[in-house]
Amino acid sequence: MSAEKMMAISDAPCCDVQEVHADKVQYLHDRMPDESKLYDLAELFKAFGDSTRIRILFALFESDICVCDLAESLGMTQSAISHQLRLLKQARLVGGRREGKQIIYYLADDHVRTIISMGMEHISE
Amino acid sequence: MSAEKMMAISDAPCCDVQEVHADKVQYLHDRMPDESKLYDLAELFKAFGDSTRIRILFALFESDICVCDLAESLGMTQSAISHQLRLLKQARLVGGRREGKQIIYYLADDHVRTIISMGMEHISE
DNA sequence: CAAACATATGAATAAATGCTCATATGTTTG
DNA sequence: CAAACATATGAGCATTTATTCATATGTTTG
Repeated sequence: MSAEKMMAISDAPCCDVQEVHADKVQYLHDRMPDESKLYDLAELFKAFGDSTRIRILFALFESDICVCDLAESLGMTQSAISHQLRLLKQARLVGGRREGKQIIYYLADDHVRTIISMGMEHISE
Repeated sequence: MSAEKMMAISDAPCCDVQEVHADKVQYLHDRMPDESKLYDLAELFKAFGDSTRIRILFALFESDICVCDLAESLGMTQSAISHQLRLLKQARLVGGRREGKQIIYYLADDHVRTIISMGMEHISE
C-alpha cells in the first residue's frame, strides 16, 4: 500500500469520532487470529462448500465405501469423485485405507458430523 | 449422458458382487437428503469458505460494527467489504440495521459461533 | 435543497474451481 | 508376467468467485 493511500485512509473522517474509531480498529486487530489460522479455517469450510463433496460426506455417514460405489451412487465419474476425495482428504475430513484393489474411504472424525449438523440446523430455520 | 455410456457403467463389473453393490447404491440413494437441501448446505459453507468473510465474522464476534470500521480494521476497500457482507447476509449469517448514515452489521445467530468453533477445533488437532 | 458522508451495486478482470478426457499408478488374478 | 481392475492425476475448459473501479442510492447537515 502506498504512503499516500495510508494518508487517505487515516485522514478520512470516517464513521464515528476519530479516537473511538481508532480504538475499535486496534481492539479488533488485537483479537484477530493469525493470518494462517484464518486461512486454514477458510480452507476447511471451502471443503464443505460444494454439493458433490457434501453428498460424498453424507454417503460416508452411512458406511465406509469405495470410490467406485461412491461414483455410481452419486451418478458421477470415478475421476470426478476421486478428485473431490483428494480435496476432502487434504482437509482431513476423510481418510482412505487400501483393501485389495480398492481404496475404502471413511469419515476422518466426528467434527464432520457435528459441523454438518450445525449447518443443517442453520438452513432449517 | 449417452445410452452407450449408461450401458458401460451398469455393465462394469465394478467392485464387489453385483447384487451387494446395487443394494448399497440403493441404500445410499434412499438416505441422501433432497437435492435442494444439499445445495443449500453447500451454499452455507461456501459463505464460510473465504478468509475475508471469516475475518469479518471474527470482527463481528467482538461487536456490532459499521462497514467503514470493518473496512479499515481489515485493511480493505469499503466496496470489497460491502460485496462480502452481501454474501454473508444472503447466507443469513449476518444482519444489518441502519443507524443514521451508517449500517451496523451484526451476527445473525449463534450457529455462526458454533460452526466456527467446530472448525477451529478441527484445524487445531 | 445542495454538499458531504456511508453504503450498495454493476461491469470488468484475474484467479480459483469442478468436471472431463486421457493416461499413469498400483493391485490382483489367470 | 500380462491382462483386468480400481484409483489417482495432469491438462484443458467452462464456470464461479473475489476484488477493483466507477457510480448509484440513501441519509444527514448546513
